[in-house]
Amino acid sequence: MPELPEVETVVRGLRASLPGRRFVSVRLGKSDFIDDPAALGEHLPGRQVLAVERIGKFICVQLTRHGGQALQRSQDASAADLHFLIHLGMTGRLAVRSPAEPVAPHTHGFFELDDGNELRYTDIRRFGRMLLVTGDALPAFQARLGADALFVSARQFAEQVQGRRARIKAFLLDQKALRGMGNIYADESLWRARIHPARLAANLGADEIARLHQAMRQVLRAAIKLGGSSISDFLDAEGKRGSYQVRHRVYDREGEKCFRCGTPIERIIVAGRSSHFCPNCQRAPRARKPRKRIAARKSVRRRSGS
DNA sequence: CTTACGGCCTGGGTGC
DNA sequence: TGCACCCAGGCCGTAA
Repeated sequence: MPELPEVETVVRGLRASLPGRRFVSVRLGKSDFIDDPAALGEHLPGRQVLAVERIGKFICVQLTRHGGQALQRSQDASAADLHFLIHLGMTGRLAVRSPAEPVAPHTHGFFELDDGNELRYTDIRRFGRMLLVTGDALPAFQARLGADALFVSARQFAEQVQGRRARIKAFLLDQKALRGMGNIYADESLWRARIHPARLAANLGADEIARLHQAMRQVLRAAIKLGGSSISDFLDAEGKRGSYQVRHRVYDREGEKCFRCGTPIERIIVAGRSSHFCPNCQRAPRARKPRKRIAARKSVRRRSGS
């Protein structure tokens, strides 16, 4: 599932082929995950890609209708008058392909480019999102998200954490507080910092917050270096798998030994998400409402209204 | 106001 | 072999 390192990997891949290209046409299959499907066909063709950036877990394709002159050094994002934002959800893939190549199942978007290739969007579950944001509206869009997890300063991170009464895991996953983190890297960062996921953010000591900040940045940087984690079927813009999953210390390791102390890794639900941790290295907060352990066998669930 | 939680979307994998 | 169900991330409505 694409989180910050996976999205960064895709963005870097797209930078190899998209900047300078111009969209020619748009073809969509299922489009129920797109805010305004018609707008894509209406506004993308004719526009040129200035740059590809990452905004949290969004891929941001910066576009201009005034080609050529604006494109020498494309760092000038202010020249973009339109931003094509893509969120990969859980199973989204974005890649530049030749039209001659076979089309992967569940490919719902074909964005024809002026060099004869096409940008393809594939998404099995369609939990992804696509939207267009004008240059004017981009600051407001960014303002709804917190600081980027990769670049947030130690000081800003500490201020945010200390002001939160929610559990630290919930804080890490809250895109309005911190953008880019997801379940895998939240668990990995907490294990490295030796902090239990259910601890209340405001109760963390300064040393713990500093450890978490450092752990988070180390984990993210290492994952980017390895092209992200391919635990389900993440593929980068060239269709290659990442390899950070072999470095996971807790994620999806329930019952396996902690790499630090050998204690079996446990899994509980925190903030509505599976949370993996070492009960020895990451001590539970005292005297909170006990969290139910997840039973090994399936739990009974019934639908409402029955 | 902030936080917590259940439900919803979808379909591949799993376990019976 | 079939099939019910679990689960994932983000978002939204509702409740405290």
